[in-house]
Amino acid sequence: MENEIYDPSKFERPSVTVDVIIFTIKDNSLKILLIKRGKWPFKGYWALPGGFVTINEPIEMAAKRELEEETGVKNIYLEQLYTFGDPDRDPRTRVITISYFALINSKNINLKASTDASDAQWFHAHRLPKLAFDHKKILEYALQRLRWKLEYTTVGFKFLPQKFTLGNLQRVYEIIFNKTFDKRNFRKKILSLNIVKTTKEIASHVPHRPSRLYTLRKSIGEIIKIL
Amino acid sequence: MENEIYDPSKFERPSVTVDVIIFTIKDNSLKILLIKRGKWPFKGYWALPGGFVTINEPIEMAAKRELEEETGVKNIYLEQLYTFGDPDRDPRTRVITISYFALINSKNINLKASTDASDAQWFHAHRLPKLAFDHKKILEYALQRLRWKLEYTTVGFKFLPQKFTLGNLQRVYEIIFNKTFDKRNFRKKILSLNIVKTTKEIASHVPHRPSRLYTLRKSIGEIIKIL
DNA sequence: TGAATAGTGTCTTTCAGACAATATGCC
DNA sequence: GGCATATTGTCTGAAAGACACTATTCA
Repeated sequence: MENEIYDPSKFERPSVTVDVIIFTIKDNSLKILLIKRGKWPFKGYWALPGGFVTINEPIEMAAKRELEEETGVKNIYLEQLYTFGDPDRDPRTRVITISYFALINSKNINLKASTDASDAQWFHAHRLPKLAFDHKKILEYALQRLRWKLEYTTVGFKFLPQKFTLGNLQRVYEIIFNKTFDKRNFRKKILSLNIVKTTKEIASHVPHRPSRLYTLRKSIGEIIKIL
Repeated sequence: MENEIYDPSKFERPSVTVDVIIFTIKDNSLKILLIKRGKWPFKGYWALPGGFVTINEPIEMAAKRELEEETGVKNIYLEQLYTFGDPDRDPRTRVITISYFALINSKNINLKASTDASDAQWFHAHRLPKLAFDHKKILEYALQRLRWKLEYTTVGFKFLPQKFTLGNLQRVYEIIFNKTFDKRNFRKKILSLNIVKTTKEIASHVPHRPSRLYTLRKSIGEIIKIL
């Protein structure tokens, strides 16, 4: 590139797509949104939502577009994951895909807004059907990254509403790490990190003692050891 | 992508390149290899080594190719960093670039093997000239990642020869974090992590008391808190 | 009053960090 | 013997982890 006169027609170009791994927590488990393919290749298989990056569109905007089409929601946490580009990952042509992952509070989702329910479905993150393309590999990478991010940043709070209880938060961590934490130690740690602010509100209409509500204080990007 | 009949000619495709940030440690500082551009755009500016991903080539292979062309060395540690694709980052056409970073022991480098020395030069990582394209942004991202990787993995050992002293290792960390560590605490930590193996060899022909040599025990990818 | 979760404190162990004196090979 | 780096241990403070009982709301 550096030492040649540039002539775009000289090079056959790959296609570029984005694929989005949309995580949420629902029914006490980590869920991933998949779309059933209606066409060749991998017709009938489940796949990550994705699509082409158009010629004048920032990559992240393409990912956002897919995300909004499938969930009906804007302003979702979105982060670039990794770029996969094995020459034979798509039987149609050379396709390089830039993967993103998104975290969303399931209360906010409005699936029907855009997609026929039979085509889009939430799957338990650890009980997935056969996936199209190399999407299994992409998902495994995303799961690794998700665990790391929960351990070292506050992105895990994206699974929660703006006001949440420490019990809610602990459940998020327990689901994703698939183990239990001691309630006293968990609270001690979260409170000592100074990442949450107590509100004056108390949850109500729960069939047990209600809990105080908290909000997140820290900014989301920051690296801060949580666990 | 999922719901349309595929017709490659329907979409105007971006060009896809790789750019490689090659780090080494030389003369007690962290260095980055840059190439002087001889053509428009950014003629005369310094830029990261990079080039097009050809149509049947795995992305990482393109990065390896650039790396070997510039350093004359194979089997260098190489890791995908991030994909940059702002529509106007290259004035010629839409170019999406997948960046990689490489760590290499400076003893292994053979710059002259491939490139005219006036075109390729090592720069102090914190005293860079004006860079072409968005390469400054890419480099800043790479520096962040490098620091993180040294803190949480054993990639830092890639700056060292296979057999090294604990003093060598400490110097790598001191250069990249730009601070000094207590020698006793540093050794205590490295040895307690069980990531190095002592050899029976002793460095020799140094103008002071020679040190025992160590080799790395752990695999490189693994996440393990070092500092 | 029973069900279900909220809320709270202490002890022990482990790890991080501060700190300085002696040893050795080479010239 | 002088130079330059190697090698080694203790103490202190902070944080992690184990552990169990009482409180509160609602049905």
